[in-house]
Amino acid sequence: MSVDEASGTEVPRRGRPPSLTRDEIVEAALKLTDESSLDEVSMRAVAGELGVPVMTIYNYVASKEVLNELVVDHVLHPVEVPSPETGSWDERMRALQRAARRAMRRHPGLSFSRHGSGSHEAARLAEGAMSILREGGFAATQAATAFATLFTFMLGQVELDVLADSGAGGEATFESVTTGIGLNRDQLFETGLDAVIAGITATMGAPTGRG
Amino acid sequence: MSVDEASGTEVPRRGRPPSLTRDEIVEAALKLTDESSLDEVSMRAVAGELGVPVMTIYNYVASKEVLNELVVDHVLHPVEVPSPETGSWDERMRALQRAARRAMRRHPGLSFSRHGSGSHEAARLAEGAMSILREGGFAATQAATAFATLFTFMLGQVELDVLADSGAGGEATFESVTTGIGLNRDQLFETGLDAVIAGITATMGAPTGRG
DNA sequence: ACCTGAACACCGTTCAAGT
DNA sequence: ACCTGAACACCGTTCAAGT
Repeated sequence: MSVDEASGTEVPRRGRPPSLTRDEIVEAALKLTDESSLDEVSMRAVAGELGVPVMTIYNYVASKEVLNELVVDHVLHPVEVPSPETGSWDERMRALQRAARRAMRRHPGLSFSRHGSGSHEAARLAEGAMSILREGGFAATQAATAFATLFTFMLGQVELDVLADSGAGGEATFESVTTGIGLNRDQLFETGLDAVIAGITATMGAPTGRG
Repeated sequence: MSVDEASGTEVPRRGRPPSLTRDEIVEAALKLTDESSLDEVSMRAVAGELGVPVMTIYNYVASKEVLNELVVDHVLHPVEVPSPETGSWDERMRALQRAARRAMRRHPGLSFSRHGSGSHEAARLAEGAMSILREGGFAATQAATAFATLFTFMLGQVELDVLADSGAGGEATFESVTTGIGLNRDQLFETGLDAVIAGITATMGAPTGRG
């Protein structure tokens, strides 16, 4: 029943038609991720979710590692890089960071640094951040340095969200120190981001006004 | 041959004396970690390194997860919180961040956010950082917010080091953007830390001078 | 007290045989 | 082309039996 999209006529294909799509597999993996964490999602569980034998998955996805990256790509895909007309470089950067964090935060079982190191969508956002800085008037070296600082902050923030959401380290590390302070994680993110952007502006010679 | 440390006389013990110590186990795990990564180190491999059957390890360490935390504790143990006499709050904070990063960076197979969420040593350093801020004159809320920002930066930096060292994501995310810039990772860390501290000073009302 | 072989309930993935 | 059962080489951990 395959239909050629250009001609609209049926096109003969050899062998069986696909019974699944990559997207179905990714969405099944993401659903299971939200019930625990991506590391704990097994290929067998994904297959079970879709009602197929494990090995069927391997017709669509080369390995668990590739599946991990596809899941991160899927989550990051809707995040948009704010266009130049939307404001000054720091406003655009704030919007980008907020959007990326929000996307990741919806899926606490996902760790960017664990699963997304090869993500194409992450690369797209990184390039978007660089564009924002360059269009904001940063010279190449300053832009790269500023990017590294912002990326570091973002990465740490997402990891921290995961740590906090998992309930681990509650007694030990972070929560013990910030508990009792009347700030939630979103406020801490905004205040921290303000500080980082102010620091970049002060130390890396950012121009003022819109880019 | 057990000797009571107080009396100096021999003390009878029941059953077999220990054939291992926790420290030997942790060091074996760390050695194997440096050859790949802690996640890839199996309990069987640790036992093999020590020349004992797997199950012997479980007489000393309750689980792999506990072993992971002990390894992080071991690595963080030598990191000192700079005393008040060593300088102003920002100098002390820089020294602490540098020392902690250096310790983690010696063992790229280790991820703080993956393995150290329950680390007591990490908690000690977090408390040290809070003390530095409080002694530097930050009010409680400001200190907690500043701490969260610095901790986030640090966490991201360590994750970034791991990403960069693993060679993963080289094409995709970070390296592509900062490659070709004449800055190495240590310089990026220092410059980023400068920016974060400047930003905290500017936005969170840090006093000047030594604490 | 401490040691340890056998076994359990899992993994990701290869391979070969099916249609 | 796509599907899939069986098997391989692993895991962490429980349990029971040893000294």
